[in-house]
Amino acid sequence: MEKYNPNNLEKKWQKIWEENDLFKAEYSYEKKKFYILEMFPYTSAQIHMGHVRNYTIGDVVARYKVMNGYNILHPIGYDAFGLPAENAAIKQNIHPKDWTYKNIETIREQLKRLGISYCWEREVITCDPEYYRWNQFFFIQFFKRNLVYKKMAPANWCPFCQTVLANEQVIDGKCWRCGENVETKNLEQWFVKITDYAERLLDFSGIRNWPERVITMQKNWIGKSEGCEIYFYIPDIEGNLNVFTTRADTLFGVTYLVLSPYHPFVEKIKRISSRKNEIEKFIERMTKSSLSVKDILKIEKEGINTEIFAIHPITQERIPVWIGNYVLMEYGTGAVMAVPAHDQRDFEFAKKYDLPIKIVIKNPEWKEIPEKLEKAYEGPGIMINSDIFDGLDNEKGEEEIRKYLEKINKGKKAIYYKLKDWCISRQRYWGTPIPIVYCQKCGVVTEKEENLPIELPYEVKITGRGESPLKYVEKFIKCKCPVCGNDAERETDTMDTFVDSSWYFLRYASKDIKDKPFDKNEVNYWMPVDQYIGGIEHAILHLLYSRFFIKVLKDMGLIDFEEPFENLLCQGMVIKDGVKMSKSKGNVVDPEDIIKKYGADTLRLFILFAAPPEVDLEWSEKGIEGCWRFLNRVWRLHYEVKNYESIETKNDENLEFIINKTIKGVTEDIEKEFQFNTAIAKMMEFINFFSKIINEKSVSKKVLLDSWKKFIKILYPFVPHISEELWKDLGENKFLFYEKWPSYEKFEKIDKKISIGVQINGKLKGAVEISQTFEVNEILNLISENEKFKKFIIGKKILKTIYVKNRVINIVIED
RNA sequence: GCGAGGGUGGCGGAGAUGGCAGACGCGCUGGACUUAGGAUCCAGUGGGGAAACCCAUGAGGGUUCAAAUCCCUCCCCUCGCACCA
Repeated sequence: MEKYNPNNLEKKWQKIWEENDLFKAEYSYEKKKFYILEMFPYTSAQIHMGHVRNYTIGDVVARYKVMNGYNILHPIGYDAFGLPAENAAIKQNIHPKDWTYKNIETIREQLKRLGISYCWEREVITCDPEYYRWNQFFFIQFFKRNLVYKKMAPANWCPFCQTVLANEQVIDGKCWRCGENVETKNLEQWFVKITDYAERLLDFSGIRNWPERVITMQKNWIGKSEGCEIYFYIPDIEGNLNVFTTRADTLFGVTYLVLSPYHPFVEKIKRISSRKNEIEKFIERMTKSSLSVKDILKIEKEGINTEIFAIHPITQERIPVWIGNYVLMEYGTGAVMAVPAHDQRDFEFAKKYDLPIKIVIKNPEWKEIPEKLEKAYEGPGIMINSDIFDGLDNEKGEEEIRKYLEKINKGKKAIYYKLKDWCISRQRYWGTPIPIVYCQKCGVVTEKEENLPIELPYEVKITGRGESPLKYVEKFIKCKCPVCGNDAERETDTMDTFVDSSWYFLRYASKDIKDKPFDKNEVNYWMPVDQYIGGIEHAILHLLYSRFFIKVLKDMGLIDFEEPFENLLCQGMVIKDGVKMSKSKGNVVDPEDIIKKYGADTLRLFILFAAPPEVDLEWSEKGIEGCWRFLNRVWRLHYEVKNYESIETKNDENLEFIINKTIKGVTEDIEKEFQFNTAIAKMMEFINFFSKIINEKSVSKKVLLDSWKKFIKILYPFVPHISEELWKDLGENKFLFYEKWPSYEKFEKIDKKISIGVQINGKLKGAVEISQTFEVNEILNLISENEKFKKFIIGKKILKTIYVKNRVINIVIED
């Protein structure tokens, strides 16, 4: 017997699989397709356990589906643009491109060493001009469709590094690199109108199976609220102040208005208010505070009375206008009507500044209207103190007041979303150049499609300081205007890398395509992705942007489907000592070390066995050893099978039953939410039984061998290398990849005797062996003759007997 | 505060439709084979008890012949969202 030596054996099979083009995907209308996709890795130095988990899960699904007759697309690529490449450039003095491609080499080798069944010839590398030219192409199409625009927008700015920072690079209001306080700086930036698609993005009906929490997170992110805009006339500035509210029914309870410190009216009010100086000071204090978002939540509500008045649209009362720090400029109109009686925030503010509180909705639980409220009443009720609307149910009142306002031209129905347009500008080098040209004569124009790609220049100085490094590359900037042909300048912003990942899965589906982003037929065949697998950290941005992209592409007529990912599985993190593996925690386990020691199959098996895919997985070296032992056991048993000589055949039927039961269990566990951990447990159970029976030599060689072959087949998707080795060692010459997943149809329980639980008054007292055909009274007879149970029943009246077939019998007796 | 998901041995985790709680693995205990074993094999392993038995699924109630599973009250943990008008 050879010793199980995974390292040689795994490399051998990986080579043979590759030479035989096993995993090459070909599109074919005869076969039902299955597109299995894992989120592609970012090209940092090497892969970590999180990747191993993600890709192993995908590989099991892919191999399992192939064996079940599907035509599989299982591709991989690299998310290759992004800031870390520039940081590496600064730190290690290496060009971002060289750094990235070097990493890709490493990662590719690591993925191959794991034995994942990828179709390598469809690899996508997003920093390849042949890929990102299509980002530019889409940008131009979006521009034509009026889906991109440029506007001033605040960006995080580090005054020391002289650079723009991404949100995640701002830590507690400070620059992650130098620790300087981060300021906001207004810059002209490019936006994509994702808000145009807010309604369609809220519709998840085209999605089959996504985790509920991901859908909820996206819904919250889009944050739709339906309400009413109301216009309050301000005589002093001869203009309307618009507020947004979802509670128009409380309009008669308005006792003041509040503006955000950033509201454009603040300037006007400052000019005419008698409290100009105080207001100025207040605004300065509120807008200068470089607090992080979390701190802002903790700070107390503060405000200042402008001493300016607005006119109530119905009562014509004079309503004081305040400026308050609790009103967000980014939401609604940046101004609210305050109804302290029915909104807790307004209530707190009113209490603090001693503003009037007017009750206009009667809580049904109130016997009479209270003199004073302890807190705002935000629930439903009957309207009071509301003139002609008195007595209405508040929900009805909301509608009535809105209609009335519309009639007198003082308001209108309005829908607001939290979702903001997608800022895709990055003042960075390592990204897709935005294909825009600035011409003195023609203005802002898009580059001609035939001039794409606009390639990133290799020669560039990356310092991490100042604006986009491209600003200093003259060769890049200088160009001809695509409209008039005169000298012009290029845009130097590059695109957010989420653009790259919004459609990469379409490119996979289009093999060897050169003259367009993808082939429509092939994409329509493979798409949508049948199973997408990745981390929960992409629950919102990547998945939302991809959904958006696909909808736009559909509207452009480029594709025929509405949703990119039908089924989504978010796998849990790999944790050690209770926390996520990370460099800073110093608890990282390198997959390469584990593979060297135990081989890829052991690593795969452990990662699948230790927990169900969607929950966090606690790393355990001992657990790895357990899996290593299991595979060694399989290995040894294999040689026992080969040398086996039967003594008797009494267990033939039994073994057939057990292998069929195992196949059924494993199949169902995979089909049902990918419960690989229990599937593996069932295979371990099989091995426990199998090794017992092989020691007894109580089955015929034929049945033994037959069961063993079936077992190797179901083992294959989990640990493909060892399975393939054993398979071939049995004299089989077809690859397991091309074998059919075994069926379990024709099996029934051979053993007619089973054991059922015996309960007296619901309490378990033991078990009896019965024949499956027994009727209740036969079982009852058996029990009343049994020494163990006799004493409970003798002399007692049996009130009732409940028999759950083949499981349990409960005898209810009088006490 | 709101929303979602959880709390089961020493540990990771199993437990369709309510029906023998703790599959499988780890760890631990004992034994076999061994010069030795951290290799392998066999047996045991929720707690209490000598035993008969009794007690156990976050806590407490309830429904039921029967509850980890269903209902109510509460506690704790994790993850989202968070002054969104």
